[in-house]
Amino acid sequence: MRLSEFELDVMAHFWRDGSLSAPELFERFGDARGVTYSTVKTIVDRLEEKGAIERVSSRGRTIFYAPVIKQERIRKPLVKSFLRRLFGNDLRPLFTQLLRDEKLSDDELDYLERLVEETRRRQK
Amino acid sequence: MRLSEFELDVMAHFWRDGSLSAPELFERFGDARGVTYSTVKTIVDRLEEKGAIERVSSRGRTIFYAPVIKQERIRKPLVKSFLRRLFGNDLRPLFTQLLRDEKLSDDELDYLERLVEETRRRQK
DNA sequence: GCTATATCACTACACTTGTAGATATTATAT
DNA sequence: ATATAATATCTACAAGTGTAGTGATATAGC
Repeated sequence: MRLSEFELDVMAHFWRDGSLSAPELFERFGDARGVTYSTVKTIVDRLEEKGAIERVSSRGRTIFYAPVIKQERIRKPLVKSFLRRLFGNDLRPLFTQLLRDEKLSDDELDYLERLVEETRRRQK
Repeated sequence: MRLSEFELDVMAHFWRDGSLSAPELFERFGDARGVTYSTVKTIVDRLEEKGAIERVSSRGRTIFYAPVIKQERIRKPLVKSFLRRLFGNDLRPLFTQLLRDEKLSDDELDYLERLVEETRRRQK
Protein backbone atom coordinates (compact mmCIF):
# COMPACT_ATOMS: atom_id res chain seq x y z
CA MET A 1 0.00 0.00 0.00
CA ARG A 2 1.32 3.32 -1.11
CA LEU A 3 0.76 6.30 1.19
CA SER A 4 1.43 9.92 0.37
CA GLU A 5 3.32 12.25 2.69
CA PHE A 6 0.24 13.86 4.09
CA GLU A 7 -1.37 10.46 4.50
CA LEU A 8 1.67 9.28 6.42
CA ASP A 9 1.48 12.29 8.67
CA VAL A 10 -2.10 11.46 9.48
CA MET A 11 -1.27 7.80 10.02
CA ALA A 12 1.37 8.84 12.52
CA HIS A 13 -1.44 10.18 14.69
CA PHE A 14 -3.48 7.04 14.32
CA TRP A 15 -0.53 4.88 15.24
CA ARG A 16 0.15 6.96 18.29
CA ASP A 17 -3.40 7.39 19.49
CA GLY A 18 -5.25 4.41 18.16
CA SER A 19 -8.58 5.92 17.32
CA LEU A 20 -9.49 9.35 16.03
CA SER A 21 -12.20 11.30 14.23
CA ALA A 22 -11.78 13.70 11.36
CA PRO A 23 -12.65 16.70 13.52
CA GLU A 24 -9.99 15.65 16.00
CA LEU A 25 -7.44 15.33 13.25
CA PHE A 26 -8.45 18.71 11.98
CA GLU A 27 -7.81 20.12 15.44
CA ARG A 28 -4.24 18.93 15.13
CA PHE A 29 -3.49 19.71 11.52
CA GLY A 30 -5.58 22.76 10.80
CA ASP A 31 -3.35 25.08 12.75
CA ALA A 32 -0.05 23.42 12.04
CA ARG A 33 -0.55 23.17 8.30
CA GLY A 34 -3.09 25.83 7.57
CA VAL A 35 -5.51 23.49 5.86
CA THR A 36 -9.30 23.35 6.10
CA TYR A 37 -11.41 20.65 7.63
CA SER A 38 -12.34 19.57 4.15
CA THR A 39 -8.76 18.80 3.28
CA VAL A 40 -8.17 16.74 6.38
CA LYS A 41 -11.36 14.84 5.82
CA THR A 42 -10.35 14.06 2.25
CA ILE A 43 -7.14 12.50 3.48
CA VAL A 44 -9.07 10.47 6.00
CA ASP A 45 -11.43 9.33 3.25
CA ARG A 46 -8.53 8.28 1.09
CA LEU A 47 -6.91 6.39 3.92
CA GLU A 48 -10.16 4.55 4.42
CA GLU A 49 -10.42 3.94 0.70
CA LYS A 50 -6.95 2.47 0.70
CA GLY A 51 -7.76 0.27 3.64
CA ALA A 52 -5.25 1.85 5.95
CA ILE A 53 -7.90 2.78 8.51
CA GLU A 54 -11.47 1.71 9.19
CA ARG A 55 -14.54 3.00 10.93
CA VAL A 56 -14.74 1.62 14.41
CA SER A 57 -17.41 3.67 16.16
CA SER A 58 -19.31 6.90 16.11
CA ARG A 59 -20.63 9.46 18.53
CA GLY A 60 -23.39 11.60 17.18
CA ARG A 61 -22.56 12.20 13.54
CA THR A 62 -18.90 11.86 14.21
CA ILE A 63 -17.09 8.81 12.90
CA PHE A 64 -14.10 7.33 14.64
CA TYR A 65 -11.45 5.54 12.67
CA ALA A 66 -8.66 3.24 13.74
CA PRO A 67 -5.58 2.00 11.92
CA VAL A 68 -5.88 -1.30 10.10
CA ILE A 69 -2.27 -1.60 9.03
CA LYS A 70 0.66 -1.77 11.38
CA GLN A 71 3.19 0.98 11.37
CA GLU A 72 6.07 -1.37 10.77
CA ARG A 73 4.49 -2.88 7.71
CA ILE A 74 4.52 0.52 6.09
CA ARG A 75 7.69 1.88 7.55
CA LYS A 76 10.13 -0.88 6.96
CA PRO A 77 9.99 -1.17 3.20
CA LEU A 78 9.74 2.60 2.94
CA VAL A 79 12.93 3.09 4.91
CA LYS A 80 14.69 0.42 2.98
CA SER A 81 13.87 1.80 -0.45
CA PHE A 82 14.37 5.37 0.61
CA LEU A 83 17.81 4.74 2.02
CA ARG A 84 18.84 2.66 -0.93
CA ARG A 85 17.67 5.34 -3.30
CA LEU A 86 19.59 8.06 -1.50
CA PHE A 87 22.64 6.20 -0.30
CA GLY A 88 22.95 3.17 -2.48
CA ASN A 89 24.94 0.57 -0.62
CA ASP A 90 26.94 2.75 1.70
CA LEU A 91 25.08 4.23 4.62
CA ARG A 92 28.11 5.89 6.15
CA PRO A 93 27.07 9.38 5.01
CA LEU A 94 23.75 8.78 6.71
CA PHE A 95 25.48 8.05 9.97
CA THR A 96 27.63 11.11 9.60
CA GLN A 97 24.57 13.24 9.17
CA LEU A 98 22.80 11.67 12.11
CA LEU A 99 25.67 11.66 14.56
CA ARG A 100 27.65 14.70 13.57
CA ASP A 101 25.27 17.12 11.90
CA GLU A 102 22.03 16.44 13.59
CA LYS A 103 22.80 14.96 16.98
CA LEU A 104 20.98 12.12 18.56
CA SER A 105 19.39 12.29 21.95
CA ASP A 106 21.11 10.52 24.83
CA ASP A 107 18.57 7.74 24.70
CA GLU A 108 19.12 7.21 21.03
CA LEU A 109 22.87 7.22 21.42
CA ASP A 110 22.75 4.74 24.29
CA TYR A 111 20.49 2.49 22.32
CA LEU A 112 22.67 2.70 19.27
CA GLU A 113 25.74 1.89 21.28
CA ARG A 114 24.14 -1.19 22.74
CA LEU A 115 22.97 -2.30 19.33
CA VAL A 116 26.42 -1.91 17.86
CA GLU A 117 27.93 -3.96 20.66
CA GLU A 118 25.30 -6.60 20.32
CA THR A 119 25.94 -6.83 16.63
CA ARG A 120 29.66 -7.00 17.19
CA ARG A 121 29.24 -9.88 19.60
CA ARG A 122 26.95 -11.75 17.31
CA GLN A 123 29.30 -11.28 14.43
CA LYS A 124 32.33 -12.83 16.02
CA MET B 1 14.41 21.96 -5.35
CA ARG B 2 12.01 19.09 -5.28
CA LEU B 3 12.99 15.91 -7.10
CA SER B 4 10.77 12.91 -7.76
CA GLU B 5 11.86 9.35 -7.09
CA PHE B 6 12.78 8.58 -10.64
CA GLU B 7 14.59 11.89 -10.89
CA LEU B 8 16.55 11.02 -7.77
CA ASP B 9 17.50 7.67 -9.25
CA VAL B 10 18.86 9.41 -12.31
CA MET B 11 20.69 11.97 -10.20
CA ALA B 12 22.39 9.13 -8.34
CA HIS B 13 24.09 8.23 -11.59
CA PHE B 14 25.12 11.80 -12.27
CA TRP B 15 26.56 12.15 -8.81
CA ARG B 16 28.51 8.98 -9.18
CA ASP B 17 29.75 9.47 -12.73
CA GLY B 18 29.80 13.19 -13.21
CA SER B 19 28.73 13.49 -16.78
CA LEU B 20 26.28 11.44 -18.82
CA SER B 21 24.11 11.51 -21.93
CA ALA B 22 20.50 10.43 -22.22
CA PRO B 23 21.41 7.40 -24.33
CA GLU B 24 23.89 6.32 -21.67
CA LEU B 25 21.27 6.70 -18.97
CA PHE B 26 18.89 4.70 -21.08
CA GLU B 27 21.47 1.93 -21.27
CA ARG B 28 21.37 1.74 -17.51
CA PHE B 29 17.69 2.19 -16.86
CA GLY B 30 16.02 0.66 -19.85
CA ASP B 31 16.74 -2.89 -18.79
CA ALA B 32 16.47 -2.45 -15.07
CA ARG B 33 13.15 -0.60 -15.16
CA GLY B 34 11.69 -1.60 -18.47
CA VAL B 35 11.20 1.93 -19.69
CA THR B 36 11.78 3.38 -23.13
CA TYR B 37 14.40 5.86 -24.22
CA SER B 38 11.68 8.46 -24.40
CA THR B 39 10.89 8.09 -20.74
CA VAL B 40 14.46 8.43 -19.65
CA LYS B 41 14.94 11.45 -21.85
CA THR B 42 11.87 13.09 -20.36
CA ILE B 43 13.35 12.73 -16.89
CA VAL B 44 16.60 14.22 -18.11
CA ASP B 45 14.70 17.12 -19.64
CA ARG B 46 12.88 17.74 -16.40
CA LEU B 47 16.08 17.64 -14.42
CA GLU B 48 17.52 20.22 -16.76
CA GLU B 49 14.34 22.27 -16.51
CA LYS B 50 14.63 22.19 -12.74
CA GLY B 51 18.24 23.23 -12.88
CA ALA B 52 19.57 20.04 -11.34
CA ILE B 53 21.77 19.27 -14.33
CA GLU B 54 23.10 21.26 -17.25
CA ARG B 55 24.46 20.65 -20.72
CA VAL B 56 28.21 20.55 -20.64
CA SER B 57 29.27 19.14 -23.99
CA SER B 58 28.15 17.16 -26.98
CA ARG B 59 29.49 14.57 -29.34
CA GLY B 60 27.64 14.29 -32.60
CA ARG B 61 24.02 14.92 -31.78
CA THR B 62 24.43 13.54 -28.31
CA ILE B 63 24.25 15.94 -25.42
CA PHE B 64 26.17 15.39 -22.21
CA TYR B 65 24.83 16.68 -18.95
CA ALA B 66 26.49 17.16 -15.60
CA PRO B 67 25.03 17.76 -12.14
CA VAL B 68 24.65 21.35 -11.04
CA ILE B 69 23.47 20.67 -7.53
CA LYS B 70 25.48 18.80 -4.93
CA GLN B 71 24.19 15.52 -3.62
CA GLU B 72 24.34 16.66 -0.04
CA ARG B 73 22.22 19.69 -0.69
CA ILE B 74 19.41 17.44 -1.81
CA ARG B 75 20.01 14.53 0.47
CA LYS B 76 20.31 16.16 3.82
CA PRO B 77 16.98 17.91 4.10
CA LEU B 78 15.31 14.93 2.47
CA VAL B 79 16.68 12.54 5.06
CA LYS B 80 15.78 14.86 7.85
CA SER B 81 12.18 15.32 6.83
CA PHE B 82 11.74 11.72 5.84
CA LEU B 83 12.99 10.39 9.15
CA ARG B 84 11.00 12.87 11.11
CA ARG B 85 7.86 11.99 9.23
CA LEU B 86 8.35 8.27 9.80
CA PHE B 87 9.92 8.18 13.24
CA GLY B 88 9.04 11.45 14.87
CA ASN B 89 11.59 12.19 17.52
CA ASP B 90 12.76 8.70 18.34
CA LEU B 91 15.02 7.06 15.84
CA ARG B 92 15.54 3.91 17.87
CA PRO B 93 13.27 1.82 15.67
CA LEU B 94 15.32 2.94 12.70
CA PHE B 95 18.45 1.65 14.33
CA THR B 96 16.78 -1.61 15.17
CA GLN B 97 15.81 -2.07 11.57
CA LEU B 98 19.25 -1.21 10.31
CA LEU B 99 21.29 -3.25 12.75
CA ARG B 100 19.05 -6.17 13.48
CA ASP B 101 16.80 -6.67 10.50
CA GLU B 102 18.87 -5.48 7.64
CA LYS B 103 22.47 -5.84 8.66
CA LEU B 104 25.18 -3.37 7.95
CA SER B 105 28.36 -4.19 6.15
CA ASP B 106 31.55 -4.47 8.18
CA ASP B 107 32.70 -1.11 6.92
CA GLU B 108 29.47 0.53 7.93
CA LEU B 109 29.52 -1.07 11.33
CA ASP B 110 33.12 -0.03 11.94
CA TYR B 111 32.35 3.47 10.88
CA LEU B 112 29.27 3.64 13.05
CA GLU B 113 31.19 2.35 16.03
CA ARG B 114 33.84 4.99 15.63
CA LEU B 115 31.23 7.70 15.25
CA VAL B 116 29.45 6.62 18.38
CA GLU B 117 32.69 6.67 20.34
CA GLU B 118 33.60 10.03 18.97
CA THR B 119 30.24 11.40 19.94
CA ARG B 120 30.50 9.89 23.39
CA ARG B 121 33.84 11.54 23.92
CA ARG B 122 32.65 14.88 22.73
CA GLN B 123 29.61 14.70 24.92
CA LYS B 124 31.40 14.22 28.19
C1' DG C 1 25.68 12.97 -51.97
C1' DC C 2 22.08 9.89 -50.09
C1' DT C 3 19.97 7.16 -46.87
C1' DA C 4 19.37 5.00 -42.48
C1' DT C 5 19.60 5.47 -37.77
C1' DA C 6 20.24 7.67 -33.54
C1' DT C 7 18.96 11.31 -30.95
C1' DC C 8 16.46 15.36 -29.84
C1' DA C 9 12.35 18.25 -29.09
C1' DC C 10 7.74 18.40 -28.36
C1' DT C 11 3.27 16.77 -27.00
C1' DA C 12 0.13 13.78 -24.49
C1' DC C 13 -2.22 11.33 -21.07
C1' DA C 14 -3.70 8.86 -16.95
C1' DC C 15 -2.89 8.72 -12.06
C1' DT C 16 -1.75 10.68 -7.62
C1' DT C 17 -1.67 14.39 -4.44
C1' DG C 18 -2.77 18.52 -1.99
C1' DT C 19 -6.21 21.48 -1.64
C1' DA C 20 -10.94 22.92 -1.06
C1' DG C 21 -15.93 24.22 -2.25
C1' DA C 22 -20.87 22.91 -2.33
C1' DT C 23 -24.42 20.49 -0.63
C1' DA C 24 -26.77 17.26 2.34
C1' DT C 25 -27.82 15.76 6.85
C1' DT C 26 -27.92 15.04 11.64
C1' DA C 27 -27.54 16.62 16.54
C1' DT C 28 -28.11 20.09 19.82
C1' DA C 29 -29.60 24.06 22.08
C1' DT C 30 -33.33 26.90 22.75
C1' DA D 1 -40.31 21.93 16.97
C1' DT D 2 -36.99 24.55 14.83
C1' DA D 3 -32.80 26.92 13.82
C1' DT D 4 -27.98 26.46 13.94
C1' DA D 5 -23.82 24.38 13.93
C1' DA D 6 -21.10 20.47 13.05
C1' DT D 7 -20.07 16.84 10.21
C1' DA D 8 -20.34 13.93 6.28
C1' DT D 9 -20.42 13.16 1.27
C1' DC D 10 -19.42 14.31 -3.19
C1' DT D 11 -17.17 16.80 -6.76
C1' DA D 12 -13.37 19.50 -8.64
C1' DC D 13 -9.08 21.11 -10.06
C1' DA D 14 -4.19 22.34 -10.73
C1' DA D 15 0.39 20.55 -10.27
C1' DG D 16 3.53 16.86 -10.36
C1' DT D 17 4.85 12.20 -11.96
C1' DG D 18 5.65 8.10 -14.73
C1' DT D 19 5.20 6.73 -19.07
C1' DA D 20 5.49 7.05 -23.99
C1' DG D 21 4.44 8.40 -29.03
C1' DT D 22 5.49 11.42 -33.04
C1' DG D 23 7.98 13.97 -35.91
C1' DA D 24 12.19 16.55 -36.99
C1' DT D 25 17.07 16.41 -37.89
C1' DA D 26 21.84 15.73 -37.78
C1' DT D 27 25.43 12.47 -38.27
C1' DA D 28 27.69 8.21 -40.13
C1' DG D 29 28.23 4.72 -43.31
C1' DC D 30 27.83 3.63 -47.89
